[in-house]
Amino acid sequence: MPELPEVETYRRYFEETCLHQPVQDVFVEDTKLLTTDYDLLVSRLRGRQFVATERVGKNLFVQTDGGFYVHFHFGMTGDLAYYQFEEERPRFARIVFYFQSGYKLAFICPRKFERIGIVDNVTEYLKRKRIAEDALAISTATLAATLGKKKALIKPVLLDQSVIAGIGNWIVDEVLFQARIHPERLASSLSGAEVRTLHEAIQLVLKTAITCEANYALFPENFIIHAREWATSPYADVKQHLLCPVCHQKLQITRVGGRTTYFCPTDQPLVAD
DNA sequence: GCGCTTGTTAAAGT
DNA sequence: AACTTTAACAAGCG
Repeated sequence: MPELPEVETYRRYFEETCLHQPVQDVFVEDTKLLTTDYDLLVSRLRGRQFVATERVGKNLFVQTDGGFYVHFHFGMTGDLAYYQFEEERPRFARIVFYFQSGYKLAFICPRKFERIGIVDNVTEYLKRKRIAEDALAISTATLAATLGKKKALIKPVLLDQSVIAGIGNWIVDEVLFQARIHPERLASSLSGAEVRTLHEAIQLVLKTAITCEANYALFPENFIIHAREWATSPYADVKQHLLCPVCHQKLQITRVGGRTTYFCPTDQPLVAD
């Protein structure tokens, strides 16, 4: 779930709550969640304040007054919660930052796929992890140049963080639907016009999602994402009636690149590559 | 209680 | 050799 819009929402939340107050201590339930040695993390953070935030793709970097950063990756289910009293502590708060003010920031990690660690140089980190330009910053020309070299299917290519950073499995289906491009098109087969349409769809979907603070229920009616909400509803038979919000034909639910994929075979035809 | 889900990456395949 | 594909990872939830 934490794709670019969620992480951007978390970034803003962090900025509104956690800046300019000294850290007193850090609780870590399981050191598997850390990419930095626990003792080092605590000794470097104690007494420090967070001063700024940066996001690239699904990665959040929080700058400290010591010049270094704390890197957050939210995995598949990560979340943040700022609170004052212990009884407000959310479930799965497996990492907690204790501020001297008495307030706390919980890094909620239900499935332990989340990660936190100290990063001294963000640029170096992004290069080492091969994280490409942020999906909101990448130019059409750069996207076109990269896609032109890719022999794989367009959906897995867009999910590849070394191609474009921030797109996850729900957003990619929405982007391809809005661009009317079949998820199994060969990336390199897209025409210039199609790449431009795709680029516009990426901007549209991400900006819409951020405006809605990643609350999918608030997305416009012509977004395909609502089908997922139906599909995960307790009414199993609803699955048989998932219709395209544009043409009202039956949607197709398959697997592409190993991930569950929703698309409209009518509006997103598989043209010959 | 089994199967599905999410993002990333190591390993396997071409 | 370099690119692409697949499976494993953890664990909650329906």
